[in-house]
Amino acid sequence: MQRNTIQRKAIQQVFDDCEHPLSPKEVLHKAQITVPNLGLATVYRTLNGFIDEGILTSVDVPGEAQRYERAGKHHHHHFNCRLCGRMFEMEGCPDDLAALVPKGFHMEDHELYIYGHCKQCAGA
Amino acid sequence: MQRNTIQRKAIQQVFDDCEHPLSPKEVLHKAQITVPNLGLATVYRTLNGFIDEGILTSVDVPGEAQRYERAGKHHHHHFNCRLCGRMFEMEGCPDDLAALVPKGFHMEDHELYIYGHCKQCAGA
DNA sequence: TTTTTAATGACAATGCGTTATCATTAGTGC
DNA sequence: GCACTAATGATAACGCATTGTCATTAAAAA
Repeated sequence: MQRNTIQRKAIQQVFDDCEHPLSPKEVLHKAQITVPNLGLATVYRTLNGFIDEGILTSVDVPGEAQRYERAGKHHHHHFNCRLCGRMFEMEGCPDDLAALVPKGFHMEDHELYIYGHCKQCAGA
Repeated sequence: MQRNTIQRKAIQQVFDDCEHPLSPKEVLHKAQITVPNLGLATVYRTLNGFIDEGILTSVDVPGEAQRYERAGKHHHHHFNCRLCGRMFEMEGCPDDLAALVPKGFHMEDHELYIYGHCKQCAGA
């Protein structure tokens, strides 16, 4: 039987309040605001549970640890700010990807990462 | 003083003979054909040396270990085969990337990964 | 409220990529 | 060929993210 613990609710809330992908440690720190003695193991257990339930999906970032975000969002890609390290979402995706795929190859998925400066950092 | 050892030459040769990015282990196995008792530590040392000399660049793959390829190549992206795990190069890149970047954001770089089945795996 | 047992928290343990150590080997200049 | 010393190979050690262990806690059912 699935129990609705305060830890589980707190972690759920973190993702409801946040639009961008979070690392397990970010989740831990944000959830610890409401559940101070939350443990990292619980975060991992809960994240994996949410993945299995289809509530979350994982985001693989090149050269970084796994991040997580709410599942079922519209197809999107990520913008990584080199100055503040935050990750933002971008709507849509390039429409001429198929043209890049070599003949005979079969494309299933794609991931696109854009790096640069976010609005706040670029505008300073 | 820099010494031109057979290990170094073998590793150099591996990259000269290979068009796609290689993981340290792949480098080890390929170089061991010519230098059978080559050690993994030497591969890492040599890879880092080549990076410093500008002979190689590293390729960050989401969720995988670092790979390496010859530096100074034409701009390209990578295709990752989900069946055999090999990585291939694709010429060119999407030309409407700037349209995705949110207003006020500044784009510096981008990385694109396409996942699927390579020619051999898809054709079987 | 009491019982049951899933979930938690603290921390040990694992896995994997990478780096450090150090005695030994082998380029390089003489 | 010889001396010098950078590079090697074997392996231990490290860093880090992630998972396992287990006594304890607290949801949920009775």
